[in-house]
Amino acid sequence: MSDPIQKDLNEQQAAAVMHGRGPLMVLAGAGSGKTRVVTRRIARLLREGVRGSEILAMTFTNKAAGEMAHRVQDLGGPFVRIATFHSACARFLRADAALLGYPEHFTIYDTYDRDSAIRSLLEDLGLDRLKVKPSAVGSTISRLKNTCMSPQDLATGSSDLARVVEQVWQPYRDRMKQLGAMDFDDLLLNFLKLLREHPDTAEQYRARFSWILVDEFQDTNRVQYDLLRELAPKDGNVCVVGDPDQSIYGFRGAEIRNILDFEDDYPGTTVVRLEQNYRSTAVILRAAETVIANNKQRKHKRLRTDNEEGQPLYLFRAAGAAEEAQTIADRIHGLLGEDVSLDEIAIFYRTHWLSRSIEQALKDKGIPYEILGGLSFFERREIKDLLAYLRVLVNPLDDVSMERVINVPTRGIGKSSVDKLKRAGHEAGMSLREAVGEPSLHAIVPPKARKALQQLAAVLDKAQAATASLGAHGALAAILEGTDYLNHATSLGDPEDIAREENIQELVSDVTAFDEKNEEGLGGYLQHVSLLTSQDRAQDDGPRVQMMTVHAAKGLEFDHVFLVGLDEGVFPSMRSVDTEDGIEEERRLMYVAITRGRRTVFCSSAKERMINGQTDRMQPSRFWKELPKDCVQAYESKWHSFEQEPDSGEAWSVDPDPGLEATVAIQRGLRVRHDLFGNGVVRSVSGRGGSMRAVVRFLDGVERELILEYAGLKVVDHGADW
DNA sequence: CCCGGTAAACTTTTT
DNA sequence: GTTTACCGGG
Repeated sequence: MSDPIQKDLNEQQAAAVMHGRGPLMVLAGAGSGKTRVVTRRIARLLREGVRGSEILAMTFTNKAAGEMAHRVQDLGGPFVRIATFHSACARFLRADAALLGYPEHFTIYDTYDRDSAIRSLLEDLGLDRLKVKPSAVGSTISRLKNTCMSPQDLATGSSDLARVVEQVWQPYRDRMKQLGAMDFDDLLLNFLKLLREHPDTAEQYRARFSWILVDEFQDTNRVQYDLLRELAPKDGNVCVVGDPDQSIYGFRGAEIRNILDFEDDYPGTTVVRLEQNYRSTAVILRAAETVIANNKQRKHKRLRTDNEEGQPLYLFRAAGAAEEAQTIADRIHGLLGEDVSLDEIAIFYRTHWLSRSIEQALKDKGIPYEILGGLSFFERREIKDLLAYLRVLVNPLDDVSMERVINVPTRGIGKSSVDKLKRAGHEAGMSLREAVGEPSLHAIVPPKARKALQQLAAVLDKAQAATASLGAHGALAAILEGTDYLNHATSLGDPEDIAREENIQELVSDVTAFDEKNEEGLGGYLQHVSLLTSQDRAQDDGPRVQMMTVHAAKGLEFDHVFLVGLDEGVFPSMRSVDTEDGIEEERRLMYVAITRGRRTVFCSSAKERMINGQTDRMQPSRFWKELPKDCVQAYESKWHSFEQEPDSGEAWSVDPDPGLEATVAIQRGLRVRHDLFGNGVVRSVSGRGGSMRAVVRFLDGVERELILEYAGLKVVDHGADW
């Protein structure tokens, strides 16, 4: 068959691709060609005359969305916009924001901004000083929103947190509206609200999107499900694709129920099961299936494969994290010798902090690697500062952003001045930005601050004018020039100066590139970047070993997979072991991790691990024991008599007194030696006793701040002339 | 108001 | 080990 759309499809895949009208649910097991089915189905619809604008396809990550759009084009289709739930809602909301009393260019707050807003709210309400953290309040509110609950549903009165949440709940909503801001959850909730309160508008959306497709359906939460029901009537042309065994986002409100009960909610649903795995060896698949079979809440599904048996899963139980890391680095080195490409190797872990020891081992062996996730480009301080300036230009109501930068770079407008100005502005019905631009309100602050405010207002006005005439990059240039921010961020005298300069340059290029490709201006740019995540910036520096959390690994596949930290209390995580549901979700995570591997899977655990500064004894994970015996084999480490790492604690635990002596002797100008970083010179010393620390400049030119008690510095000599 | 120093908390997982 | 928040002197 030469038709590219039907080429090489098995019977079930073809059924899903060719299905006509009416609800369709595709239960796609791991590695069963899900993406292929989705993209071909879209391509097929387009070929049969459906216009791209009639299709609403939603995924959970920008990466998945981009990949799908790309593959549809490869099949000869036109460009179709495939969006994440959040970006689709943001776009729709922008068009109809006025209906909800929001400005068109509302600001999207990330978790950090949200917590800033809550912190300021707690202060205003006099609820600070209770030791409730804004982030705890923020995440509780988020959880409630995602599950369509209200504070009354919390176990009432039992905790300070519950009480604070109850008191902040409504004020937070009011404040966000006043700020012209929405958090991630609001994007979904407010769009749902829009559809429900404006039936005519809802009808327009239903008429506009006659074909709806949702990927990773097992990860939808209640709000997303309700949105779908608003957009797609019971007999609508809605196609959902997912795998209940890969539902791993329960913590942010995802309900597997949505996929388990889809057939009940959409009567007459056609169900297609993709049960042929094309990805992994038979051994890997059998191991994964055996583990997941321990879950009780499952939809019946059984994966088959015609692939070869393959190598057993290697199990390695290390003495500690250092041995675990070095053994993995060692084995990767071996794989590279067998002509395996670096980017076909991936290392997965349950939490980010497990990556540290691995990172060190790879660095030592000179193996190139890349860590996905963690701090994203747009979460860096200097970038957030500049974006805050830009946000204020587009949305003058955004006090959180204005407050962030009103004294950055420091210009003599301290906290008390800001508070005064805020209050005065508030009484006059003005936002902070407006108060900054209102000279009559400046009298209440000291002369120095007054002058600074006038200058700041001038810079903002100038940047605003530049936005209109030159677009987003003009605005950024005006801010950079008016505030001297580049100089401020790159003269702190620490080693990050260079990185910050590069980041700012990159932001400039990014903004400029956006202006060249888009007509949406600064507002469009800000909305665009608000929804980007750390996964979305693919830097192409040649092939590298990929390191990421198991969550981030979903949807990806690699020839060789390393799964580290299979310790009870780490994976499954300590917080999950209390409940059956928690354990089942962790087990699904395990299933996701194993099924990423095409050829080999290597699992490791450690007998002891440093957690929160103290070394704990670890038991192997229960999932480790659930792996079938006939699929596993103990890994023979090359390290027959493993050499204890110098930094593994023995240096000072065996003989702490001499170490302490040495720390007392550390002083500025001394040449010292660190076990990991090598030789360096002490630049400054601070603190005393147990928290005494020193800034040391090492031979690689990097200055590091070290806690003397832990660092185990040794004095080399008195090379004073550095 | 700013900066340096000191102490404490911190580690799920993400749009 | 790292990062951030708070406190007190200049």
